Amino acid sequence: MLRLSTLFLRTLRDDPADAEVPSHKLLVRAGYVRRVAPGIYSWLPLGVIVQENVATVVREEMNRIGSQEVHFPALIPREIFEESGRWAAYGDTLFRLKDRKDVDYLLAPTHEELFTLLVKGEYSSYKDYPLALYQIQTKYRDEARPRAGILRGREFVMKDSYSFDISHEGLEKSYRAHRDAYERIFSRLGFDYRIVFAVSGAMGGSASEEFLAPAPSGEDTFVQCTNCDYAANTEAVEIAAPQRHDPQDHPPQQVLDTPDTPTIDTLVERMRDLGHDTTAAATLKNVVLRTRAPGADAWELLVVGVPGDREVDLKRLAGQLEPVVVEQAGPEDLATQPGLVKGYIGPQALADLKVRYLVDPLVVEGSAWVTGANAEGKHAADVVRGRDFTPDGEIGAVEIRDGDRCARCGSPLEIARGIELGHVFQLGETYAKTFGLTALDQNGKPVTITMGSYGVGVTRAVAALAEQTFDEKGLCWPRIISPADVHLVATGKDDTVFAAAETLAAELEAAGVRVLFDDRRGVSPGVKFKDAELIGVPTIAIVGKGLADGTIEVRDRKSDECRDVPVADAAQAIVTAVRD
RNA sequence: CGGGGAGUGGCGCAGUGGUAGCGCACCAGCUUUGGGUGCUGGCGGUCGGGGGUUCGAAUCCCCCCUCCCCGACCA
Repeated sequence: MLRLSTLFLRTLRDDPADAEVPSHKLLVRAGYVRRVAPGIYSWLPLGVIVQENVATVVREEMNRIGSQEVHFPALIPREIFEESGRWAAYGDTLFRLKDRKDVDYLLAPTHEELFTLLVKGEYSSYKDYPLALYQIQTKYRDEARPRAGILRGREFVMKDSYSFDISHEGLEKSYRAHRDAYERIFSRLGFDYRIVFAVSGAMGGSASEEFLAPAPSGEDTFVQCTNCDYAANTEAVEIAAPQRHDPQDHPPQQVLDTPDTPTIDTLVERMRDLGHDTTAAATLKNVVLRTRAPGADAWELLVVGVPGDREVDLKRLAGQLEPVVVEQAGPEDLATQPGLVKGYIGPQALADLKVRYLVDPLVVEGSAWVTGANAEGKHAADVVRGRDFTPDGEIGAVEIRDGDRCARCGSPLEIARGIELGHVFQLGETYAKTFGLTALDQNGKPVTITMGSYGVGVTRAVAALAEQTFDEKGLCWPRIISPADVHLVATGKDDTVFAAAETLAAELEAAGVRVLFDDRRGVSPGVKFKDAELIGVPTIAIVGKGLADGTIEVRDRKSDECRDVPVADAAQAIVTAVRD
């Protein structure tokens, strides 16, 4: 039983000045956490309990799919990250330190290396697999800008797990098992969440999905269909392309004099003057970028074609091209290819110039465009894909807009913000290859192990749940992670009130109900009620005024519904409420 | 790294040159006991740091540091 008379807790009336998002304000005000340094927090007793409750659910579901708990150090010698290349690759985000002998160490931001090495040291036969391991551990990332309190810290607790399989089919199965486990975890924790497609990124895996909790304070932007269950983050999203046409179904292309029209706006205006009813959406904008493959030292030009009313989303491109680096081309890059006339670039000439050309899927086969004619002051109309030019490929390049159409069902998409709760990810052989994690197969031949990587932010889940459940009065926890089942308030100066409350508390505890008992003497009722609401335990029971009539009040924190229950029935009524 | 804002008791804030104050919290007493009760008296601060101007600096000048927000970044 937690007693407020002795609990290490001090609630605050005012929001902390440095807090912006609701979870941060409330977790501080209600005495769950205190800030120590940017992105670094201390957890007070109530916070520890809530965090532990989240961890318990995560453990149960990991164990249920046969994953086994291990624990790695956070302090790791440089060599291990040197071997994976991440001592250099991680950059400033890695916390680095030295021991007394001047040897380099790091505080682990994640543990792929250690999981891989551990398994390598123990297992060597195909008979040992499949295997799944996990840990719940503190991670360290020197974020450029920690923000939003607990939501993005430099020190945070994460459950990370890895699956090890000898075949891709095995990996698929392991991935599925983790995905299912994550669905159970987030459902049980009481989240409203979405599973969104993500890009697989640098690790070269084939599947990657994120679990996002929609919240205005979320820092991830994602796209969801207003009709079907399609959702993707903005880097991975696909949108419906327009109908294809027969490329021959258009008048022949014609070159037009369009002096001083290097931008889409000036071009549209000029076309109007020429008597054409051209909109920006009917023009084809060709943006010059440059790419560099990993290990290469030279940049290569890449031109991307998008409708003129759209911007190119570099982040989205980068996500798809990774590990190839992409950025805006500068004047010096353009200078290497005199055939590209700035402001008047058209795809008609790119093949001859041997410049790689990709189009957004919105530029469908058979579509006709007004675009550059590759000469100063010249544009061309009725330039048709499949007739007048053929791109080297398609890539989702345009900035997604609210109202774009779902690729699956054609309904409008909407853009929303979310908090990334978890990530499931087919890592593949990357780390197994780096560290030589293999197993002998039935024929005695070594096969490389294929891995999956799965993460849940435990401390972040606490804050995210606060974000999704708080109200104007304070926190409002789902029962499963609440620091207690019932917040029992004794109010009044009469000893009989406190005696009755003590009895009730003991009965509840005997019935297995977790009780937070406000047994403070000399604290006014208003203060106790406000504290109870701020702390956010789902059921509040009040022993006070009603005791004279032989009743105890039982109140639901969320709905505010309340009823008076005879003292004799109170324990049973609360047990029932709590077991709902 | 770019832009904006801010550093004054534990927390939230006021204080434009005269030697630091209010609210919350905390301690003592009285009061009050169903919505942060009221009154009285207390504890607690080298005003982010350094230098300068001045008889005198939280306040003016210079340099530095830190924090918050937006953006960039975030396997």
